[in-house]
Amino acid sequence: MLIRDLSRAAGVPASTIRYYERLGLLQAPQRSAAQYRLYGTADVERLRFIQKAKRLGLSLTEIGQLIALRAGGTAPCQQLKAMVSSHLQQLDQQIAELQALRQELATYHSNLAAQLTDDATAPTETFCQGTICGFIEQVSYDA
Amino acid sequence: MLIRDLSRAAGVPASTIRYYERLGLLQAPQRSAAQYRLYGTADVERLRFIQKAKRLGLSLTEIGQLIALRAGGTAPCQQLKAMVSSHLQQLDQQIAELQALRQELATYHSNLAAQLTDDATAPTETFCQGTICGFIEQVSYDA
DNA sequence: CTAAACCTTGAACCTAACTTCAAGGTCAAG
DNA sequence: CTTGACCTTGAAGTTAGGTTCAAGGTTTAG
Repeated sequence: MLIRDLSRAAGVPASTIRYYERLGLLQAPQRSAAQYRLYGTADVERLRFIQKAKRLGLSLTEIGQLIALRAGGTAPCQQLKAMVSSHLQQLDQQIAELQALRQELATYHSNLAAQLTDDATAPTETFCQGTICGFIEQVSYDA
Repeated sequence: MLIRDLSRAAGVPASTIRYYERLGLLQAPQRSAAQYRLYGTADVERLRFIQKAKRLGLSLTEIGQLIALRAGGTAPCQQLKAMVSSHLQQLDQQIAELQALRQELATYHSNLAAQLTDDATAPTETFCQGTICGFIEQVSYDA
């Protein structure tokens, strides 16, 4: 299988396949007489593995660690559990932050919409009082 | 005011101040005889404006657009409203995606936790059946 | 037999918002 | 009068996950 076939089979660009090989996520494949990379079905599996692990939010570095563990003869599931647990925490924090921002932004937008008409020719100057924009200058600075 | 004073007054590193100047977010300041940048209180205001706009989730590029509008004599509030509106939409989508992933990851983690004990010496091999890790290889590929 | 469509490599480029570095000038304290 | 803390510039490095490019070799269809 040439790199384009692997690319099609796994839905990953050839450039990305070569990139993964450089990162050590894929083994260096066999070569044809003309130095073309030759792949087998195990490589399709490996690429799919990487795609799935990415879907779980794992970084390429983390995926590399799992692969390395397995290559060293250890089942990487305990490690995986720790990674997933850590990602869950990060996700919770990130969601909380985004929701807080969303809430703030929504209030802010209502405020803006109530004071500004959609008419582009309206005298917004009356409302936008500030050095650059009073609506921004009202924003609190901390947090 | 020297750059370090502005830096302290606004809580922004001197390197970032020079960076903002290059981006056009801050006007080129006056210079001392030795070419040191000299700032006034308006620059403190401007930097605080930038910090506040960043708090609203605006990019430096967007902030630059607002500043440019004001410099051109137009109140940038309508533009701001559009930016905030667009960011709200993006935020909603991002939150929805993260929540879906969180849900999936939580289920996945329960599954993992139920089958793996915390005992590092446990025979995880029994459970982790797969080329690299059966738990990952079960993950669905699409979406 | 030639032109298109591949393949190879290493290096450079991309985003965003900075930070760091190198090499040099300035200024205040002791 | 020197040491150390600052200032200047332009360029390069950072992160992550790739993509694009240049220059060259190969393979295949017509």
